Amino acid sequence: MVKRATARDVAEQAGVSKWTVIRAFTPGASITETSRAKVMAVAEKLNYRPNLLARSLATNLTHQVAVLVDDFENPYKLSFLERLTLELQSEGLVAVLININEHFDHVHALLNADQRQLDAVVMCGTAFRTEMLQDVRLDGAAPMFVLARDSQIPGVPAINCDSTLAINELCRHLHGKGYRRPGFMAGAKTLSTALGRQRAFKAFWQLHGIDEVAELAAQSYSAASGAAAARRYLNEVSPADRIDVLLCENDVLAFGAMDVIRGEFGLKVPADIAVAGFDNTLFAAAPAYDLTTYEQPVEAMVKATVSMILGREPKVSVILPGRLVVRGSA
Amino acid sequence: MVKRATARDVAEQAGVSKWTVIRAFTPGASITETSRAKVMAVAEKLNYRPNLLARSLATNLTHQVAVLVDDFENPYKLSFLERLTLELQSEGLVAVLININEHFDHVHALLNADQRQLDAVVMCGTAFRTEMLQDVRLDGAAPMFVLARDSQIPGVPAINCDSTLAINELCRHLHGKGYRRPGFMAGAKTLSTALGRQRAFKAFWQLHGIDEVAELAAQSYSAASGAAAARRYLNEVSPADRIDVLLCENDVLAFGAMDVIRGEFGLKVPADIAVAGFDNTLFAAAPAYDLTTYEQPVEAMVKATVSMILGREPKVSVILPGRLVVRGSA
DNA sequence: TTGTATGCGTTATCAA
DNA sequence: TTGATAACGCATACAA
Repeated sequence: MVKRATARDVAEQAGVSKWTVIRAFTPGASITETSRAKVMAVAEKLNYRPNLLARSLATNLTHQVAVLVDDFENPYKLSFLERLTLELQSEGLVAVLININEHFDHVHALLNADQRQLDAVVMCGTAFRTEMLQDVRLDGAAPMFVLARDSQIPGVPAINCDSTLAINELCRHLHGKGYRRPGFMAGAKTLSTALGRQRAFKAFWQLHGIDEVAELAAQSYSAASGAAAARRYLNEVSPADRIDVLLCENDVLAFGAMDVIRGEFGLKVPADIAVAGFDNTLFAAAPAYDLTTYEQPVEAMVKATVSMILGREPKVSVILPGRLVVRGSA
Repeated sequence: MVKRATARDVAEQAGVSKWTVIRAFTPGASITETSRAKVMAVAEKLNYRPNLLARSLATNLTHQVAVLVDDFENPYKLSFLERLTLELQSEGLVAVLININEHFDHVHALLNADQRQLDAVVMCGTAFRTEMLQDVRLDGAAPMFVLARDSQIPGVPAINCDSTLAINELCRHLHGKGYRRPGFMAGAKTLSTALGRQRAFKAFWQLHGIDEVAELAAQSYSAASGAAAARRYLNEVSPADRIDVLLCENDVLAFGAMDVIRGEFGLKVPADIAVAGFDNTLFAAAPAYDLTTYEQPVEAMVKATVSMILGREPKVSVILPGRLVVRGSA
């Protein structure tokens, strides 16, 4: 194994001090063109490149950002991951991907990110409970950000889609289509985002003179849970009393619900029950589902997050408007 | 902003030298229990945790692994990402996720990983051309691994699914079901993996006395490409001459193909044309597709990769058997 | 077992 | 503009 060349190696061969070598690689440093050229020639020859690790130790900046993800089953996380890595890389940063699970929780991740001196922590749609933070002491720790979820943590900005606006736009569309017996399928009950959406949903219909809103509760944000919740509802409620439109908190839930509505109960979407989702994931556009849904402003959200990380924008919570995507399912 | 406590801070308060502090945090170091306890108490009080960055500089080990991904649209990459991060984390390693795209190619990524002193580089299913490596000089660089793809790079082990075996198992199943007019849909023509699969497909049917094999070429590995390829084929070939079974190189291609077969041509799957895929992605199990496919041994592949990274296994290419998943589509 | 000196490869600061 | 000294926080090797 060949050792990597260091600034000192270059300095020796170039006949200058190692600090001159450093300067040659420091944009805007005061150095003569002759020196720089001499250094660069030797550097090229020795294949020298600055050691970013050593630089980080000296500057207290790793240019690495922890990205916490806890549910890889949700395809919409992929779009966030893609945009986020892209945006970070274009700014010279890099994402350290941390998988949150039973064996490795948020506290683990935060401590780890702290010990590795990462510059920032982005919780990418992770289910986070404020209590988890109580026993952790992050003194000079990196700034945290909650992406695609509301933050209940004081001092931690949330960058989120305006879900109230979203729900209202969705509902206005559904109401305009003539649906009058609405149902809402929520995923995890505990999350504030979920509660907010459900509240906004009920408020809309109430405002339009409809007090009866069916609530289907799924256990989690998976197609199977969505299917189970739909199955339970359709079994319990007589056909005459059924909803005529179902808004799911999530595309994936909607897929599961549609599978059951059509496949197990032989009902038509949207004729018998219209279905709408949230996220506009890849498969929402597939003819098999053709799902009416709401798209989160992924790019804007990610850009906002990265701007805050870089300190270009104040670190405050931001709510951005998304986009209604009308398709055949509702 | 509070400064983080260092070993020296702890040493001063504990009345020992900083090396004793280091020892307290070094498993198996020779230190008395009293010293360790004293150190730990102060450490706890000061909230001291070793700076992994400084440790890395001293040990030449970052415990970070670059994971290169170039196509976030393919859901099966998610399963690899999930398993890989999981496995790495359980070994004290962490994944640095690098998004390969037009603005940030493999060479960029490799240089970046090198400068950051990452311990290993895993190319996770990325489309890589050997020529790209020609002008890069990675002297003391980290070992590279190609996951879920064949490696044409000398000295770079590939950890892959046995696609010949896979194709044979799939074909045996299809043949057993009675299909005799087979078609194969390939994604990118340039990839060796793709060529290998197609060759194995043709070889199987030839061996069973069938020389006529339709070849549908998709432009890329997306549902839209799969749809376009299927559309082109169905438009060109008269109903009497049509294939009765289509094996797609990829689940996503299969989804696109099914959408067109059923939605645009009103044909039944599998009655008119059976369809099979490859990868067993999340949606393959969805009733809307119910796709017969082949599952890559993700966990085994990832474990093998991590073992090599850790030096527990010799760094050689490995081919692992997957699992046929029979569903309703074929 | 404990303390000391030295090194990892860079950056920051000051002097020349 | 250049060289030198110190510092970043820890690990290794050696001496006490």
